[in-house]
Amino acid sequence: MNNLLEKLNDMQQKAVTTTDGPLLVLAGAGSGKTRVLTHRIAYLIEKNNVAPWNILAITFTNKAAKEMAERVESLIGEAAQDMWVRTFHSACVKILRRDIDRIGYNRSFNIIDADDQKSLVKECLKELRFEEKEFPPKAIMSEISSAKDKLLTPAEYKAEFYTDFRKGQIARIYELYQKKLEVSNDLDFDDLIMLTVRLFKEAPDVLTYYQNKFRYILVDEYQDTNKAQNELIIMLAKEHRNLCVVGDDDQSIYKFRGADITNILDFEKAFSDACVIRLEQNYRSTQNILDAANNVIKNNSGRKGKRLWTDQGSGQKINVYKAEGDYDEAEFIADKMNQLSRDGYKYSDMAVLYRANASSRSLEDVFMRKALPYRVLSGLRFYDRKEIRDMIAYLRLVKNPHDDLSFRRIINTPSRKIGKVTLDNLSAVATRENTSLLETIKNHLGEFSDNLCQFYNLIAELIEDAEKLSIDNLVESIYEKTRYRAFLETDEKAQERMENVGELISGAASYVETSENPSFEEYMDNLALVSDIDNYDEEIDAAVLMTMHSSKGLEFPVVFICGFDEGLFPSSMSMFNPEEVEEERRLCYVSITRARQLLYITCAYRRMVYGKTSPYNPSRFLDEIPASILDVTDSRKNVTEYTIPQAKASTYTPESSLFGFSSQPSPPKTSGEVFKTGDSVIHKKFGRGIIISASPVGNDVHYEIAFESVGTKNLLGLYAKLTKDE
DNA sequence: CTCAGCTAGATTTTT
DNA sequence: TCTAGCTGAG
Repeated sequence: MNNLLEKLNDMQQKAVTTTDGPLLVLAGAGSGKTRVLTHRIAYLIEKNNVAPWNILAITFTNKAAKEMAERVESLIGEAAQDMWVRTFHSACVKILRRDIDRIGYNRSFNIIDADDQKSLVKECLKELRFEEKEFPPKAIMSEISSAKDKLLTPAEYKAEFYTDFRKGQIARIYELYQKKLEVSNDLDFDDLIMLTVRLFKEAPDVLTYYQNKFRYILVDEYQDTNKAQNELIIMLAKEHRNLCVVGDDDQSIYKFRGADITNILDFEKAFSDACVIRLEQNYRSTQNILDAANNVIKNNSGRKGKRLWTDQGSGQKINVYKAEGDYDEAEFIADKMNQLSRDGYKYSDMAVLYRANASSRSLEDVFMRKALPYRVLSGLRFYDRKEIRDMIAYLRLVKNPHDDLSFRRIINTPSRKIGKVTLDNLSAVATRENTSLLETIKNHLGEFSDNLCQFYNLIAELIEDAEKLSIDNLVESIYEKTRYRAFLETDEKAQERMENVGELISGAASYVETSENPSFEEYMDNLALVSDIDNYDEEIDAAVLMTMHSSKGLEFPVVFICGFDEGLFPSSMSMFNPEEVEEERRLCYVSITRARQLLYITCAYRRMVYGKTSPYNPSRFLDEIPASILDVTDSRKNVTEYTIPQAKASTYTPESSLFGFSSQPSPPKTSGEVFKTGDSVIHKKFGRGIIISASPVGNDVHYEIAFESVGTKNLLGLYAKLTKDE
């Protein structure tokens, strides 16, 4: 039993064994937070004999939930399966699917995403005759969302802001938006939380049931909770008060999405008897890296206060490179990476972090040219891709024929020659008869154009399919019968899109395979709530490019933070507002603490932004790191023997002279084998396939491969890790 | 209804 | 500079 505690330091042990009563664990970056959470759960079950079904563990991401469940299971075995380890949203869906009828909703509600929200807002604006210029849908969406985060109903929102004319207008939009959601039985993400809170308030017996069920509650990333989520947790914990929240106020970087840092700062006000434990020993980074982070973050006010330390030595200094321009900056990073690769690092040990996605451009240009293996953790997620959203819209319409949002989305995709005029007529009739668009066609078969009737027949056929086919076959059937595949095939550039649909189908197949009791509804819930199929395959040896935000929770032996300039970071959008600068500073703290061994920070004297080149100055955050732990290289010093070319920054590579290694790409890494057309090969992820074509590209080979399961894909030999199929 | 051509706007995004 | 999204001509 004690071996559960063996590998934990004193503070971690205390966090694990303080099982009863409210507990706030302030867990600094890299301080073993996940270890504490999982061991605490194991301790509760094994040592305190708490039943697994009496435990609720809440995370923000599916990935974190999955990881936590797996790690607990490896500690205590299958008993772990009876716990609730869920994201806020999926826990709420589960609660609502059981009891939402108690507050007048239908239990078979649909979950809509940001894209649908936007269409819905646009519809509302149109109906209210508001101009999109004056009320940008995006801004309205975030206003509605933040109202819901604060648990404000349209009426309460109206009452709170009755003096503000504009907000009064927005209240009308919000009101209509909410009405439309109710009519079509849709919930948006914020509703999932807000309505659960409402359910608990209006149906006290439901609340009591869950209060008694969840005798022990754990919340991860507590600094990211919004007001509604906090309220939800506090309500649930009220009875037994065994609430353990884990977080780091210094890592709160999602204010723009509603995260309320005061939840964690005021936890001790909400629970005056709360025990507070700080985890400050860091197991990830060198002391120099931690000192950099500590010195930056100490400039923020209103912190809980923490100072990270390690017993693993000071390590190298922080390397700073002041580049001439953005391409020079990218080349410096690429050349350093190649050098480190020769020194024995893998490319996958290295990450480049930037403030905004747009910054990946110059990096990608240079990396591509130098044939440096890299991957971008893109801004666009799998389920946000148009083709995927279209397929999902068909699925949703099949599941719920009254889903007008989905209807509108795909009525003319692929083109069925049904345009605005037809649609306006149809929707006028639908409004008059107070029914959905598809239902309206059904009720007037023959009266509308052939195109509409054909569409109705198509959906009717698919609904029949849904009853007899497994989900993956249903998706395939939709793909074929809607002629979506044919539609993509006409477009040469749609190769990737077809691959994406292929992934959707194989994802559905694996859901059917792995789920104990596959159901259409559960599959659709997963689609709505699972942000991304885990396409971050760590096996591939490639450097990773991503935003600072998406780096949270990850770690790399080598980290490059680029664009360390005033106006980029802190961003020009926030640099004049002290509160927002503090959030940027937290982002800086998060970024620095991703690094284990080596940290490189780069800035540039001038950059091209929005097509214009202008001068830049190093970020204020650079000044906050003590000079004694910096190792600065300046492209404008030390290179006096060279004249600095004024115009062509992209051809300027001072580092080749500075660091004594060439800017040539590293020698080609052999992929082991070269294949020829007709060869049968095995790919780790895609399975067996036949080489259709092989053409040399630089020092690599480009293959077109027909896979048995996922269709034809284009792959590069260096990354594909193909093996011969004997 | 469709598509070419133009204009305005351009952080970060766990669900 | 890039691109999403709108507008108007065919």
